[in-house]
Order: sequence, then structure tokens, then C-alpha cells
Amino acid sequence: MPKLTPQQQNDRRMAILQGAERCFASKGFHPTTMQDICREAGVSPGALYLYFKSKEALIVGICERDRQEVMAGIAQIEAVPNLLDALQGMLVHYCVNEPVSRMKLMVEIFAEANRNPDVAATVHETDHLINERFRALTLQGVADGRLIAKGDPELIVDTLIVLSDGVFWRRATDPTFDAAHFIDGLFKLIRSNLMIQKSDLVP
Amino acid sequence: MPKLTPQQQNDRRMAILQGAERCFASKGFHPTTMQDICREAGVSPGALYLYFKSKEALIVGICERDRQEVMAGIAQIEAVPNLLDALQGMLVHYCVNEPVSRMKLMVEIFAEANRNPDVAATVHETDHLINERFRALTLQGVADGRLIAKGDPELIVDTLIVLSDGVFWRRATDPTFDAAHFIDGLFKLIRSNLMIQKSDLVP
Amino acid sequence: MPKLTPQQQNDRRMAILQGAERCFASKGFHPTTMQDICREAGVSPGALYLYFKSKEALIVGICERDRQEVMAGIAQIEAVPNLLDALQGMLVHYCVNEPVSRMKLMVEIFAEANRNPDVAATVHETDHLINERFRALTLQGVADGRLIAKGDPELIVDTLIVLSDGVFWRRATDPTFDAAHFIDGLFKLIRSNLMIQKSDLVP
Amino acid sequence: MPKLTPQQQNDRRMAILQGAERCFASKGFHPTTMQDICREAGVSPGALYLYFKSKEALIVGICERDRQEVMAGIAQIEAVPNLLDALQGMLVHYCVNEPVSRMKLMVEIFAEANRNPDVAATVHETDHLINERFRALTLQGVADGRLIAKGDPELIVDTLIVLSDGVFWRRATDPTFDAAHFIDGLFKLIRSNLMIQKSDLVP
DNA sequence: CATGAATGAGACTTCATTCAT
DNA sequence: TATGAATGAAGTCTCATTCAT
Repeated sequence: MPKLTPQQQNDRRMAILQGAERCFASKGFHPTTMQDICREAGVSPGALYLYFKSKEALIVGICERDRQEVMAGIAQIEAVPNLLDALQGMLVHYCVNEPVSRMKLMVEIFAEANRNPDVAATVHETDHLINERFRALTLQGVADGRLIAKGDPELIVDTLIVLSDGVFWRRATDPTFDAAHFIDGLFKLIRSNLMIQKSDLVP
Repeated sequence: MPKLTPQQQNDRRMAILQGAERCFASKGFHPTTMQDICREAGVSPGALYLYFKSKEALIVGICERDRQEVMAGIAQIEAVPNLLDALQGMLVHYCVNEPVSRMKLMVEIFAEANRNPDVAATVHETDHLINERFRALTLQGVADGRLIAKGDPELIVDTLIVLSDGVFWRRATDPTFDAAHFIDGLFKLIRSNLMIQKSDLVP
Repeated sequence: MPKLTPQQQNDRRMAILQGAERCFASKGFHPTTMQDICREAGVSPGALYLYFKSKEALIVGICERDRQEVMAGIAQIEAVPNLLDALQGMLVHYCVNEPVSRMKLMVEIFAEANRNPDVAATVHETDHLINERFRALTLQGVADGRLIAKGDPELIVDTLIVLSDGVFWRRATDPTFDAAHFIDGLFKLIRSNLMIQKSDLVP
Repeated sequence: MPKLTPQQQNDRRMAILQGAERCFASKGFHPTTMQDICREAGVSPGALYLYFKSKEALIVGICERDRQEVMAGIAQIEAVPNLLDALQGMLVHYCVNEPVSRMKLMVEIFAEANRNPDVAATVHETDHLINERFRALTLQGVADGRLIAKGDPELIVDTLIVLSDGVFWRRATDPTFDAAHFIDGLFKLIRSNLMIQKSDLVP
């Protein structure tokens, strides 16, 4: 029994999570069997249970990995000078570039959050993390005078957040929805009617 | 037992659907067992299968009943003179008055739509029905001059629809979300920045 | 509650038996449901159970009806002057003229006889009835000098009976078997090698 | 548990088939439950389904195993110098030495063949295999002059086959039938009236 | 006599999880 | 550590039979 390096251990964990994610995305959480995941990840049941103590732990694991990815991504928002560009970029990233299967997985995860508190906790934590970061940056921008809000800034931030939710949900849910085109128009509308970056103003 | 009247048959169907809905809302579709539903509806398994030929048929049944309710509700939108009021009313109705459990059920249904084409079809049909009706009424209002859009009317309609999705999704998903308060602010913002009913203008 | 005449009662019984037979022949005993039979016979479950107290009773009923038919048929054998003609006629009747479905039903019934003593009893009674009658007539013919047996008459009778079983079984079991053609040749062989009717001899 | 050798896997399969056969023979296919078979074979339901994917697959498995046994047995017929001895030996083997339960199982299998095409295919293949081999050997014997047929050889072969079917069917079906005694007499009759091996002739 | 809705035990099968090797 | 055969509880659905009307 040779001891695996932490690196190897983590690789294996991630491979399993990868396989589970593919399965859950295409068939849903409950219809996916542990055997499906084993096959997809190239791992035996015994080995799988060495890394995750139950099927539920796999969903929690996926959520936690997503949270880490998101937290890594937040740094990038902060770096971008233009906040609306950053928001638009994120929407394009998550709702246009990512495959639909990934978004269906999110619906699956939210359904699961209804009964698994661990999933709910992780999901909400991630959600609030992003929202609050976005809110803070925006309000600071308004305070700095870099952003001009055409109305109550708090309300506009909330509206932008809910709009993003809406885009996400519709894209995940409605195969006829043309996300790229809609986002394009939406941000024109936002910039002309709700909020604008000072630097975008043409003199 | 003699032949049941169609009325009685329908009552029994609806009672079962009621029970199933309660179970699905609280435990989710897959974790709910047929026995759970039988217990909840006060019906034997045999009787249940007399009215619904499978577990899947129950979800489809719930979707179809919802669609009928929605279609009945649409008539009321049309009757309301002020379209923004109507939209606001609907949002309040579905996202504030309805219990959260009902909205969680919707998440469940959308998850199920990912694998059951019948569910997907009914859900999308209902969804498009509402959206297209709302779009038609709005564009007509703009053409009539009763509504003043501050921008491309089509784009504004789409934005309102996506906003509604966002409110719905967030309410279903985030227990800390104060829907009533948000909707209130949102419609003030809409009226001042996106679209207004002529009759609302103060002279 | 008008009392039915015995005639009407019997008609209904027979109609049910008819329906059951069709079902059993095409789907087998166990895979056939009581509902199938009700549908086929145009009778409600309640009514069916008024005439037959269980599913098993239906098979027993079919067997008993067959026995009565056979017993009625035996008189005809006795009337025929030429015994080999009679036997050949019976084989042609049961193995060529009757539809295969009827013979498959017999396989079904024999399978059922393995576990239902009532079925077994009726089936064996019928079987022995025919065989013993045939044996008696043949031996009497040999004693009378009307039949010439080329060997031990008892043995030849047994052989003819087993041959008949074989034709029946093969026809019931092997869709490629051409019963008409085989029976034709078989009886030529019998007449030339095993037993002959004196009146058939060409002087 | 480590990987089982193919040998061990096959042993387990055969043990299950053995148990299933005992159950089917004594209670019939449909009345036997999977639990019955598990009990009889000393296996859990999960394990059983590892080796056979359905109840139907068990019958098919039994048929296929029988076919292999028969094919192994055919070599022996070919080795025996006297063909009638070989046929008689086979009849004694299958209709006298084998327990009746085994023959009842055959009735069950034929009944099942009426609805399961896989069963039908295997059964008919086995049947034709034996018959055609027997036919070929016989006709060759006649051509060689080792067998003397008292009539059309083809017809006599068919008759012998159907006679065998008859013996089988009667033994499976009629508990009063003395197969050993009958076969003894039958072959005397065959040798004196239908066909004889030259070497049997007394000079 | 007849109806047909209702019952509920029990059938087949699946699958998350374990554990001997 | 890893394997993969094995477990067995539990799920969905069927269907012979009953009984209120």
C-alpha cells in the first residue's frame, strides 16, 4: 500500500468530481448511479468511497469547487477598471460561453439545495459572496464619482443582480433564448437608462 | 361501486395531484415515494394508478394543471387597463403571495424538464404563452400611445420578462430575499427609467 | 334483480369461457389478466366472478368443456366402419384443421396441470377416455378379424397412440412442421407395415 | 473481493441456473418468484442480477445450457455403430433415466417459447439440430446398406422422430405411463416392421 | 344480477454502500 | 490504497379479488 502524495490524492478527487459533474449535468442527480460515476471517472466503487463518503458528498464537493473557482474569479472583477464591462463579461462567460449542460447542472444543484442543508449553505455563501462584492464595488464607484447611477444606487445594484439571475435562469431553462444577443441589447439599455461609467461618456 | 360521474373522477384526480404536489414540494420528485403520495392523498396505490399511469405522469399532470390556471389568469391581465400594474400584480401574486414551497416545486419541475420531454413541452408552452401575451399587449400599448417606452420597446419588453424571471428565481432560491420590498422599488425604477403608462403621468 | 333463465346463465358462462380461451391461447395463462378476459368477453369483473370463482376455475372450466366435446366426438369414431380412417380423421381434425393457437393452448394447459390437480385430473381423464376407447375398438376389430395386426395388437395400439401424441406435440411446437403431408405418408406406412383393415385389402 | 476467475464466475452462473431450474420444474415459471430462486441458489437478489439481467434471461439460460449438453451428446450418437441402438439409448436416457421433473420443465419451456422469441429460437435450434443429425446418419446408413428400411427411408425417419416426440410428451404428461416397458416393445416392433440394422440380422 | 372503482399484498428490479481480498 | 462482487432494503407498479351501490 504505497502512500499517495497529496497531489495524487487531489488529482483523483478532482477526476471523480469531474466525472460526477458530467453525469449529473446530463442525467440529473438522482437518476445518476454511483456506477455511472465510477465508469465516467474510471474508478472503482471502493475507491470512490475512499474520497467521498456518500453520493450527497459529491454534490457538496461540486458546489465547493465551484465556490473556489468563483472566489478566484472575483479578483478579476476587481481588477477590471470598468464595472459594467466586468458584469457584462461575467454574464457572457457564464451564460453564453459555458455549455448549457453546466447550467442545467445548476438547476439540479438548486433543486438539491431544497433538501440538503450543506448544499444550500455552500450555494448561498457563493451567491452572497459575489453579490456583496459587486454591490460594494458599485457603491464605492458611485461614491467615487466614477459611476453615475440614474436613480437610487442600492436599488439599481439589486436590479442588476436580479437581472443577472434572470438571464441565467432563462438561458438554463429556455432553449430558444439567444443569450448573446439579449445581453448585448440589455447592456445598451442599462448604460443609457440605469447607470453609466464616467469614462464611457463621450464628451 | 357504480360508475363515478366525470365530476367525481376529476375531483379524485385533483385530490391526488394535490397530495403529489405537497410531497414533491417538500421532498422533491425522486425522493418522494408513491406510498408517500398515497398516504398524503388518502388513496391506495391501485387507485392512484387508476388515475395516473406512472410517477412521471403526476409531474406532467401538475404542469398541465398549472398551465390551465395560468391560461385562466391571462384573461385578467388583459382586462387590467394599466399594463405595468398588471405585471406588478402578477409578480406580487406569484412571488409574494404564493408560499415558497410552491416556488421550490417549480425548481423541481424545471430540473425534471431536463429529462422528461413531456414536462419540458408543457412548461415551455406555458412560459411562452405568458411572455408572448405580455409582449403583444405591451407593443400594442406603445403603438396606441398609451405606453411610453424609454428605448427600443422590444428590448424593454424582453428586459421586463427577464427581470420577472430573476425575481421568481431569486425568491425560490434565496430565503433572505425580501420580494415584496424589492418589487416595490423595482417598479418605481421601471416607471421612472424604462417605461411609463400615459395615465400615470402627473400633468 | 330479474332471475336469468338457466339457458341465459349457460350462454354467459360459455361466452366467458370463450373469451378466456382466446386470451390464454394467445398470451398464456399467467400473463393473461382477468381484465383482459373481461374485455374479451364483454363482461365486468363482478359478473365474471359470479360465474367462475377464480382464475384457476377458468382453466378447469375450459378443460371440462373440452372433455365434453371429446366425449361427444367419440360416438362418431364408433360409428365409422374403418378404424384407421377414423384415427386418421381425428388427427387431421385436431392437428391440421384446428388453428395452432388451439394447440398452444393445450401446451399451456398441460403446463398448468403440473400444479393444479383439478386441471390434471380432467386432462388425464379425457386422455384415458379416448385412448381406452380406441384400444377397445381396435382389439375388438382384431378379434373379429376385421383388422389384421402385423405384430402384437396391444403393442401396435400403444404405438399408434404415442404416434398421435407425437404428431400433436410436434404440430403444437414446431412451426415448420407440415402436419397434413406427414399424416398422409404416416398412414400409408401404418397400413403397409403395422395394421390393415381387411376391407382395404385389394383382392 | 477481488476479481473472480472466469471459472468461478461460470460456477456461480451454473449454481443459479441449477436453483432456477429446480424452482421452475416444481412450481412453473410464472409462479416462481425471484426470491424463491435466490433462496434455492443461496444468493442475494443483487448477486443474481449480476449474472442474469432478468427472470426471462434465466429461462433462456437454461435452454442454452441444455442445447450445449445436447450438442455434446450428439457426438456420442455418431460414435455408436448401431443407429437404432443409439436412438433407443437416447430415449431411455431422456425419458426413463431423467427425473420426471426435468420433463415437466420442458413442458414449461415450450409454453414459454410461445411468447419469448429467444426461448423459441434456442429450443427450435436444439430440436432441429438433433433431428437433422439423426436424419443424416440414417439416410447415410441406408445408402451404405448398413440399414434396411422397410419403406420410404425419409418417411420412416420422420416417423421415428415423431414417435420419439410422442414418447417424450407422454412420459412428461402421463404419470401412469411405463416408459421403460413401452420403449422396449416399441423397438422390437420397429426392428421387425420398419427398419433394421444389417448386423442385427440372424443368418 | 351487474357494475366497476377500489384494495393491498407482493412481484420484479435497482442501487448506495460495504468488505474480503 | 484499491478492487469489484455482494448485499438487501426499498422502490415502482400490477392484478386477482371484493363490495358498495
